[in-house]
Amino acid sequence: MWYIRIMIKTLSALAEPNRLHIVEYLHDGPRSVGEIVEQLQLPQPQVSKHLRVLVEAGLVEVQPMAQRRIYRLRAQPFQELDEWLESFRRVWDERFDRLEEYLQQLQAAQKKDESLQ
Amino acid sequence: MWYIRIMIKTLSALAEPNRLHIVEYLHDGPRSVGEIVEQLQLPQPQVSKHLRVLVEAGLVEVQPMAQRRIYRLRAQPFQELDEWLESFRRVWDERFDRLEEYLQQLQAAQKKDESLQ
DNA sequence: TAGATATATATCTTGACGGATATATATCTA
DNA sequence: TAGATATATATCCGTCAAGATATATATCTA
Repeated sequence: MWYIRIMIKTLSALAEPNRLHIVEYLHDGPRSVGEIVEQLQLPQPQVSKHLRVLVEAGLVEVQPMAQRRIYRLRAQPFQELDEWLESFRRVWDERFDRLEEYLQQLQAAQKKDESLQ
Repeated sequence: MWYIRIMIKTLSALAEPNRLHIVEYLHDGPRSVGEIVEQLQLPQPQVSKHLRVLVEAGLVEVQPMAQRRIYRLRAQPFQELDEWLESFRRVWDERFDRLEEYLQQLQAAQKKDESLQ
């Protein structure tokens, strides 16, 4: 599946507490590295490292401004995640849990096995 | 934030290729461990291990059926993920990228600094 | 031009996690 | 009850990524 790699990139970038906090913080609007450091109370190199991962996953982008670097969210990966969830949403609507159906198929298959012996 | 831990659990459970494949496969309906093993072509203990992680994240649940264990998706974590994305959706609708606004604030702050000297 | 400021990069260490293998447990069936 | 079937658990190993620290780079300012 072509989109699996993209999803994994997005999901693993978000699945780290500090990075998720950064994303939540950037939700309010663009911020410089220094502001993120201040907000999260983390060593600056650690923040830069996490921001690099977020950039590579396409979740944020940078805009240089003198010595500062302004980071901001990109909509695309969130929209892709949203589209992926969409396929699940459709299934809830009808019937997410098709256990009964499955168990009946299982029993039918077993009877078939028995009759073949 | 109360929901951060939940989100991290969900995201890190999904952010592993084999587990994401399992979830995609279970999307079609409930399946036994053996069927998942067959589908993913992975060693059975590895599949059981991944399923355990998925159970602990609340993404799937088990239903014993003789020697077999039938796994199926649970809707809740997906819905929670959906709700989390909802807050981002709202921001895209108006203006996701408030860079101009931010830069103006930044310039205003700098002028203020200068005038204080 | 010499600091000062802001950020990135390089390097090392450590812990967690995925993969592999062997084995235990539970249930069915002959 | 003895295997056969289905799955879980235990253990070990190797890798990778996050944290910490030091340093490099770029830009501003006096």
